[in-house]
Amino acid sequence: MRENKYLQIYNEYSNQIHSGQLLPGTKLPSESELAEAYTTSRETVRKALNLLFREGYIHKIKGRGSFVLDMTRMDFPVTGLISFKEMADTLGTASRTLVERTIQEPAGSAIARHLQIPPETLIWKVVRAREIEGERIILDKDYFRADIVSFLSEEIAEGSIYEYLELELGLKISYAKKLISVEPSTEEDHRLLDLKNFTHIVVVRNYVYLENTVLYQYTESRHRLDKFQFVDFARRVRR
Amino acid sequence: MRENKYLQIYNEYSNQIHSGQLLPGTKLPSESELAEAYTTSRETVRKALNLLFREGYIHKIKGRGSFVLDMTRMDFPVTGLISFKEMADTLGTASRTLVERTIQEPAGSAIARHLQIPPETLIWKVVRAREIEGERIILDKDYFRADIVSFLSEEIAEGSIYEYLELELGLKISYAKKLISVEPSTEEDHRLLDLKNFTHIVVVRNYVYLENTVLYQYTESRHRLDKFQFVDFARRVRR
DNA sequence: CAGTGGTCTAGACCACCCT
DNA sequence: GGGTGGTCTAGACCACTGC
Repeated sequence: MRENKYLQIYNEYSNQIHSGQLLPGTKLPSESELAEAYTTSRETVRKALNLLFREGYIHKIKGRGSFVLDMTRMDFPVTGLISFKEMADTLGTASRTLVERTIQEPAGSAIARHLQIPPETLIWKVVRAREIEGERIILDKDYFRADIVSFLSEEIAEGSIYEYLELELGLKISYAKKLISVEPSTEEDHRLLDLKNFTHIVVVRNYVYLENTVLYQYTESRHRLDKFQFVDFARRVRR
Repeated sequence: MRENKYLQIYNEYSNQIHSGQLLPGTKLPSESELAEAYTTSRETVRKALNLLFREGYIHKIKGRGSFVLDMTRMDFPVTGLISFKEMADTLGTASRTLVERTIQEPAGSAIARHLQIPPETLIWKVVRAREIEGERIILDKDYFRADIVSFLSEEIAEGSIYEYLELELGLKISYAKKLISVEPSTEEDHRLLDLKNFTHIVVVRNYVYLENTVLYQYTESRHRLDKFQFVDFARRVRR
């Protein structure tokens, strides 16, 4: 058994729902039936179904059963910011990443406050502009603690820094907090983005924590007003 | 046993963490110890701990234990829009709700599209302006299917419509989807809000579904740019 | 190595829904 | 009353961390 049993059940159903093999409204087999079908226990089936529920694939009603929800109206991803890559992929449009800068320097007071470190601590700073359909509409400014991320390069910044950190460096990300607000655009925004004459810009601040609860990354993602969209999907928690 | 055992454990710990009795970094007793202490099974303890984990109270590391996280840096609520009432409460400032309109009328094409109903369907429309510190900064436009919410009044609209629906009408809300974007402000925005000379406005569209997956409510919450803030807290899901 | 959390089992009783 | 999901139990084995 390479994969956890409950993940196997989860994957089979999430794939079938995504691909449209299971239509919205379809009633899933009961938990007991699923347990028998997968030769497992009901609690393991419930683990899979609860995952499907939390991710917005299905819907459970006590006494009635579990039913497939309509994902097509959910706009991917079900929750969270539509990232640059996802946005480009979804739109199927030409997109480019322009690395403006990749340097190591002392944090300085502003970044030090965000990362909760002394201002003289060394950090990696990566500034990237995101271009979609010929327009630079997102400015990503990433800051990493250099004592945790020892090396970065322009090549890495052009690809997925995220994959580099997780796969190459083996950093285990535990959780992240996002703060979204709208602020006056700066001179830098106008210089690096095609801002038209928008006076404001959407700022998404992202604080990323490792498994040992260390805050090691702060990202400021600055989006042109007219191209910003955020989706939030919330299950009702009864307590 | 009035309350579920796992909720009891969850509540005791979430309260202690909130109140500061348990400081960040504190190691919780092991799952086996907790099971013994609460005279319950380990799986039940795990249910409580997983809730605490998902809500951002604690942090679990395989082989080491569970640890209290620093909630103070999380800004309440841990995830979601800072609602009008929470905002006012947190700021401890004077706030008012001004009900502009409470009427029943046919949906019309735009609202019909949002609610996925025929345009001639009757709906309740409630328009409210939210005033904080003497400034009207949020415009809430709620639309309810009249075949589900049979009656509304200005008195109800002045209080919490939400409580009326859940407690009085017994409507069971299952899930909701939010879409956040920034759009040009309308003439209505300027008429009903103190918009200064902002040309744009943050629009939060909220689609609310009942337990039977019926979309029964659509809310458009229009926030003045400079007063908008959204918090998103995400656990990393390993798969 | 002992201790920890992650997965899994094979039962049980309950609350709820529909007919 | 029969079927469903929600809770709970008392075990078991595993993978991972620390000493």
